[in-house]
Amino acid sequence: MPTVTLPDGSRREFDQSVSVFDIAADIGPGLARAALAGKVDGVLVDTSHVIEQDAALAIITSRDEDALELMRHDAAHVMAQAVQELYPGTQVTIGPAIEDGFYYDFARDEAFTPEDLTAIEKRMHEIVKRDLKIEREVWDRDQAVKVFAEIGEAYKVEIINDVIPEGEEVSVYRQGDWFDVCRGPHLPSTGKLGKGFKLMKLAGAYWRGDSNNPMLQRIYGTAWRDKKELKAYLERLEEAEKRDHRKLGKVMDLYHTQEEAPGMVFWHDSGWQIYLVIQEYIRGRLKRQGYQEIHTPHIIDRSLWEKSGHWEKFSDDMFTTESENRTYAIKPMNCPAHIQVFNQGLKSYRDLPLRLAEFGSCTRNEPSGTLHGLMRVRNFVQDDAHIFCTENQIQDEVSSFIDLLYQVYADFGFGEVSVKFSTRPADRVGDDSLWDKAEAALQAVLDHKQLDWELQPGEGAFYGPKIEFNLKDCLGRVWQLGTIQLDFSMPGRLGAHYIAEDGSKQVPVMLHRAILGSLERFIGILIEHYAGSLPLWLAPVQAVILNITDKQADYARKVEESLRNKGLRVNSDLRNEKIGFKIREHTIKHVPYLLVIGDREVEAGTVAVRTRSGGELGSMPLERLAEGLKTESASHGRTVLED
RNA sequence: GCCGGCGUAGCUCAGCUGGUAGAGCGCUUCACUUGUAAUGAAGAUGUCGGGGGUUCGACUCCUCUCGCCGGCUCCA
Repeated sequence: MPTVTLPDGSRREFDQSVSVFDIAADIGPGLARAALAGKVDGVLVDTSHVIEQDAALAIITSRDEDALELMRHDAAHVMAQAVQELYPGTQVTIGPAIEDGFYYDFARDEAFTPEDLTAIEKRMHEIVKRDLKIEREVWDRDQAVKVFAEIGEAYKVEIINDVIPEGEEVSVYRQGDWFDVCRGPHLPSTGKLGKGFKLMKLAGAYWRGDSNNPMLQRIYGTAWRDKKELKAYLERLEEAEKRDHRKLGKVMDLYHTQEEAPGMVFWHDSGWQIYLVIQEYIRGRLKRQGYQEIHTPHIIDRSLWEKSGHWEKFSDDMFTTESENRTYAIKPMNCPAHIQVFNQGLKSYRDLPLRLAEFGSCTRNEPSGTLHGLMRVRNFVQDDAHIFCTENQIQDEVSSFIDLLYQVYADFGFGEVSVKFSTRPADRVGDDSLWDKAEAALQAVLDHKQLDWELQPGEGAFYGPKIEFNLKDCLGRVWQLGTIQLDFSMPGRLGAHYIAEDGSKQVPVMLHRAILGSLERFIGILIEHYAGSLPLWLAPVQAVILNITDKQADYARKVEESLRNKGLRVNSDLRNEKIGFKIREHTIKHVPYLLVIGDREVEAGTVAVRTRSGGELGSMPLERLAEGLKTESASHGRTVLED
């Protein structure tokens, strides 16, 4: 005799167990038609799910957020069915719902072609039209293994045997002739999926995410509640693509790459300006925090990397060079070099914490398939630093680093940062007791700071646990920016020590830390975040002076010189072109301010100011403009000239 | 590195089943001297990513290779 409580608080009593669908029908035929699933005491279930005891129930319709995940998962099933109908002999593996859509991994000798995607999508629409009833069945485990083995679905057999925990029931969902092992829940029928889906791309993916396993063919799709939502999503994607730093890098003439130097950047004047501004900014920040700035060699004998442990772990990814029977590695990271600087001269506990910073050039032979614009390159510069300290100083140092990091991010206009805490990996150096201590210390700071963080077990560096600070790009990809890593091992391995208060010789603790990560990647993220319209203080060209006719050329040159002398990055465009043409050109390049000079401005000793977003600020005297720009720049864009 | 796709002028791209290349923008020259997102005319664009092969003949077909793009794995 279950009593069911609905979201509005009303109760319904039934004299026997009832399905979610029955309850929906009891409420009204419209709801019965719209019902996609139920939520019983907070758990999503099929509409066929039978309620036997008192429960809270919400009927899920397409209006609910929860519906999307169901639909996406169903889209994956419908796709798998379509694929198996069209390409017999193809094995299905797994196909989950993901952000914005779904995918399914297939095992098939022949490669799918882009044309196949069209055919599959067409068949999916047919299956939706067939409106096949989706039914849940619970199978005996051995029976399930037997059936799937018989029809040649080796991957499904592996899933039943290895992935579904003993004791959990093996549920199979059937739609028409097609069935799949799946935990569910699912929609009541394929017709409920509607038309708001589209297959997006083909990709390779390793079985169970392990590169030792065979590679499967993954088909990605996107799925939404209706066609309108789908269209909106596709438009969003298009907009995001316009922000791509590789495109904007070209338009704004920031850098280029070429075949002869894969994964390396040729910075042009404009791009390098951004680079230098960022570097100067960080330099100033670190100075105020008591860091020393050093600079270490790019090429160091292999023996040092053997001692540090990097050679053993990363030699495949290191560039080397030979000379006079010695092998050198092109520096893939800075820490061993920084320890060499620390090791010069005998250190006292009074010297700690010692903070050594370097704009450290790193060169790593990243696998060819991983290179990506400025985001993943083979040669990059880290805003790197290593803090040598005592165990007692760890918390203070980590804590003030995190404060600094958030201040810096705020200056760059980044508010949303996700924090990840990564603990000991399987492949590591150092005793577990050290790891216990290191992990506890970092976690203590995180908790103390009351940061919202996510645990990544086993994702730490080989020498210590780390906190990572990540940002999402315009296409939803997550990139790592800052990091702080606690290292109890490397200083000892490389012979670092100091004399403690009691006269004993002690090994310092080392903190590896970076705020921006790689300057290259950071600039890529900045470009995408601002869609090219960098804040004034970062803009490579802050203003362009445009004359209307040749008559104003002399005055324009004077204005340019005067603004330059005030430390502003300005150019002039004195070409014999229409003013509209010049404005268009520099607007496309995202120059923050366009200064137009005609006869009126020459006469009044002013410039007419226009912003890249089309705002007309009218004419103003040079002095006032210069002052306004300086204020805007110094405030990191928090106050702008327009205000 | 692995799977799939792509590589044609400085850029964005077209080029059917093999007959040695085309558009727009940009560039050069000339005219125009212009008031807030494209003035007009004329001209030149090129080892069709690179090597090898098939063919009377290859941008087109085959093969190797390099790079780029989308994923996967990796990321000190």
